[in-house]
Amino acid sequence: MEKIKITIVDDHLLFSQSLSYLIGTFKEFNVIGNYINGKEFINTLSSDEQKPDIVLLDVNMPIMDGIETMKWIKQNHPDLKVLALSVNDDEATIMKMITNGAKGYLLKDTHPKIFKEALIEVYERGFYYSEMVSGFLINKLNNDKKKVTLKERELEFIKLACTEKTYKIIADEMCLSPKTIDGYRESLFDKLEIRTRIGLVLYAIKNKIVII
Amino acid sequence: MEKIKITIVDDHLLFSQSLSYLIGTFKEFNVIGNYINGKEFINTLSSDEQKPDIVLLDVNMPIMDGIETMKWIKQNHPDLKVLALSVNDDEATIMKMITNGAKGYLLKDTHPKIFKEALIEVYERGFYYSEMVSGFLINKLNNDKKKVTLKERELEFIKLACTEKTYKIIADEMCLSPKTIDGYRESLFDKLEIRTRIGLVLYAIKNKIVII
DNA sequence: AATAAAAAGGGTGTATTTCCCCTTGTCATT
DNA sequence: AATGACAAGGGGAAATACACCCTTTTTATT
Repeated sequence: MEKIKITIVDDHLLFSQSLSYLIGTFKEFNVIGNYINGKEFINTLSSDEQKPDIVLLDVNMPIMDGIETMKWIKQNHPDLKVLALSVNDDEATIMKMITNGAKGYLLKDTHPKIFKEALIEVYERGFYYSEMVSGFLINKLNNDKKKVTLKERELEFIKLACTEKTYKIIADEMCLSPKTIDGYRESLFDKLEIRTRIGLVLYAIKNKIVII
Repeated sequence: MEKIKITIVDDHLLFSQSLSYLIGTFKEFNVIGNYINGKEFINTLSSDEQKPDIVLLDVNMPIMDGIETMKWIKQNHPDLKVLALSVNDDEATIMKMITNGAKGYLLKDTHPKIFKEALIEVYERGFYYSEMVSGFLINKLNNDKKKVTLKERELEFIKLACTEKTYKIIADEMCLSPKTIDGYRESLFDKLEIRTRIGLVLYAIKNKIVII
């Protein structure tokens, strides 16, 4: 019997190599490649090596992370079945992976038995959505309207607000009048239901608008 | 030949089980236990089951994390050889683990070959310090004097400063006069070399004084 | 007992932030 | 041509935050 070909993309060598051994114990599967970031992986896709049936894709990686990789795959190999694998359980990240075409999203504290089931489901049905992911999907359908979307210029402002610069200096750097900055701030306070710059900083960090 | 007994403590089941398979390929070692947090593990130490020769201890875990576990081990089983294993490469965490008696600290992106060498070193020499850890150790010896230590009351203040509360309200909650809060703030600004409350928030988050 | 440190509280003044309400110009839609 | 949404800019006032320099009380140290 032809085995199902799996490629692992994860910067944690110890994990990906170990996982290969675990998958080695599943008779239906075979690991054909290990890569430490998205860049390494997509380089091989462009060449004419054999393609995997399933890609196990980590989200947090240096150089080219899971989300970027997923976007590239959506553009260039939309047929590729990708199962995201991460320690990260925040809704925004999961949604980004799913909306960019990941066929499933597993946390690394998943039991190996569930993991194997997910692999089989992804191969046979084309997708595997855990309860957590399904929950988020439903939640998204209901609450999407009230989720705020920030404009480019607003994001720029928020990033600067997360520093010790005064609004006056921020205005300078954005080539706007301090009064315009006042407007940005007030509109954001309103949209995000906050009252102070501290609130803005906390929001920005929670939502990964700034990385600290 | 008697194999060296290893126990893995890590909440990421997929990782710990996979790692067991990897270790299974090393003829010198044998995994005798897997636990998903420190609590689970130390419970078995108290009973009279066989003790492992080496404990692979994750740092970030729910319920009872690596640092707490390490502290407990230092108190109750100081002879136990613990090798910390984490994705976390920040100096403060590493130092906490080492000063609480960990015999080494490996990142999860370590190559399996290095990992095996570390296991052997820990078993035979009693410790394994990677270049990164050694670097931090030396750095610590030189720069320890200028690292600030915050008092209980200051930490309390910082946590409240990381909210949208005004200093006046913070003073109320801490049962201090607003003027005293002024003092706290100024002394912290001075010590931390910052100039605004935003700086304080950023510092607090970077140094995990507040979890957001 | 003397000294020295923290810790708590204070006065005064300036800078910055926040709030509310307003104008102008642009651009797309109908 | 009218409407409305939106970005940019503004006036003025009040609240909050920041800076600098000071006193008193408590606590620990010698």
